[in-house]
Amino acid sequence: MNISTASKAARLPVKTVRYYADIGLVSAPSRSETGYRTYDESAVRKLVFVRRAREFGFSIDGCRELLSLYEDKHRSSADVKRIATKRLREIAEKQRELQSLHDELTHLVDACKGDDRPDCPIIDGLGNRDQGARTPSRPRS
Amino acid sequence: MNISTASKAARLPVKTVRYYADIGLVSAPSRSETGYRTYDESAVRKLVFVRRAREFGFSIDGCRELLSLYEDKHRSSADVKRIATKRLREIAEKQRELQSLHDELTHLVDACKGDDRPDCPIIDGLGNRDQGARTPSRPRS
DNA sequence: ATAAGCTTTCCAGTTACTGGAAGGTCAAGG
DNA sequence: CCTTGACCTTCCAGTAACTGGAAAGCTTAT
Repeated sequence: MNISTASKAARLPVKTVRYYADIGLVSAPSRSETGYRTYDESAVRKLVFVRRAREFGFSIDGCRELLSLYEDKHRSSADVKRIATKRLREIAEKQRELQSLHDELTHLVDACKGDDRPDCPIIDGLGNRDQGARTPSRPRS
Repeated sequence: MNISTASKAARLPVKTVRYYADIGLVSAPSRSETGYRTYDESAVRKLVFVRRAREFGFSIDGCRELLSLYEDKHRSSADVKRIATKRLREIAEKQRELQSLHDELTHLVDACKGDDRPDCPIIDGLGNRDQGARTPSRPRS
């Protein structure tokens, strides 16, 4: 099948499929006489695999690693679990960051009256709540 | 003060401070006779402001918007609140995404024995369960 | 005078694509 | 046979927000 058929089957943009071939992540198994990339079921499965892994936030290099395990019939599930667990820890870390971000910004937004006056706790919170710069305390009118 | 002093005061890398000047986000107020960027307290405050806003996940363009409000003595806090609230919604959305990612991957990892055998629910889950995203009926053997 | 340590500009690379131009190919219709 | 339109190819450029490094000029201390 041609690239657009494969891209539809894998639910990836054509450009992306071509890109994955360019970087040697998932290559087209063969080319037609006129140079068209020709994909088969197996290649489509790999594309789907990569799309799913990307949706899980694995980097291209992470996908490369996972894919080599995917293609290796002798791989141990321990290898895969190790990689997935690492990714899981990264996700949890990101969640913690987002949570504190959310809390801080919520606090700022809640403290803001949202009226027409220039006095704004969000602006103050972003700019002045930093001891590193040792900014002189600005007189509040 | 020279750029390295300002960068330390704002706790940003020198390269980043120069970059912010290049893109017209926070320019050096003046140059020395020999072309050195010269910063003052006000510029450092803006740099701190931008660093904090970036830490909150605002894009450069978001920072630009916020900074113009920061510098505008007549801005209303309503404008700032609107932007911050929008950002807050984005954070919440990202949190939901991460949560479902975390749940799904946790499920996969939990189902994986992590032994030396090639049978691996994570690999299967990434590659073959493509419809499963909206079809929660997994045949449990 | 020279060395260390600043500074400048400019160019390239990063991640994972995406858009677009210029041109070749294929199937259908007239 | 010719054209039209949809496909395909390669290559170049751009995105976001920096980061690294080269080559060269400036400053300060010894």
